[in-house]
Amino acid sequence: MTAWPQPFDLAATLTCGQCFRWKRNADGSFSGVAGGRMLTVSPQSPGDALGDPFWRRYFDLESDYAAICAGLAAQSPVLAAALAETPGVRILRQDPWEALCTFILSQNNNIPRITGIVERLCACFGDPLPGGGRSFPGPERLAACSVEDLAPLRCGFRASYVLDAARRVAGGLSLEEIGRLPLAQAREALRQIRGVGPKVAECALLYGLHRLDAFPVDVWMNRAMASFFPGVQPETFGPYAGVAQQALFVYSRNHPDQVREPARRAAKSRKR
DNA sequence: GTCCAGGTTTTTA
DNA sequence: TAAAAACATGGA
Repeated sequence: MTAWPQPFDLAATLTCGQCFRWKRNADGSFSGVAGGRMLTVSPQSPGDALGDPFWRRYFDLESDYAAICAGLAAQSPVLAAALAETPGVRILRQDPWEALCTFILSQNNNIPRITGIVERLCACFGDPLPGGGRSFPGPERLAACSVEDLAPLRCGFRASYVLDAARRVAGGLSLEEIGRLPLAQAREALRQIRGVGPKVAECALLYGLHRLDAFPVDVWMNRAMASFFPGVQPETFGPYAGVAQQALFVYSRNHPDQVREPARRAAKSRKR
């Protein structure tokens, strides 16, 4: 069995909300598809599969998370506690298009349903793979679709957003080039896509383009920041803010009692 | 029936 | 300019 770098927690990495194409099998192993490859890997002995250079890169095993996390933990006791809770969570190097597309689908949605939509997306439009499963459909494939074609996904109003993104990327918009821009410019470029706001742009940068300085803020992060870092700007976390974000996201969801309740909406007045 | 979900866009005040 | 409503869908 091949050794793998520590810290690395396969299960936590795959279930922390950064990806939507991995499933836990009955025996505890995980199966998923990335880069047109199907993989089944066990948390007990990930080394068997992770000798492959593609998967080592995908799981970001070449980066020194011990150093990154030590630097973050030194900044704040709260960060230290959050990082200690799930040591070994890595920021996957997902395909840029897949990350953009899946996080467009994530908006105002919950993780189990997002997973289901992505599953149907791949079942309907992905290519069959040798080891079973299907690839994530490329932008060219989806650019050829209409909103009606996407009806089986049951992704609601997000269908037109996915199509706008697909058409732009298929038409030559380079996500890789956006990933090399200064953060502010990269955000602005991504937000030209319909359905891509601050949160989705940040997720595309962090999870698809491996910009570890990106810092997605969703409802859970809003609670975490308000509770633990009132008034603090995410930029102060530094070049690895995204790693801090992932730890705080997991911590917040694991301890809903410790984060402030979301603001209650005022009584609503009817709707048609 | 109501609320919520890893939000964004559109409308209204 | 800022706040509220609308947007589809499905589970709790």
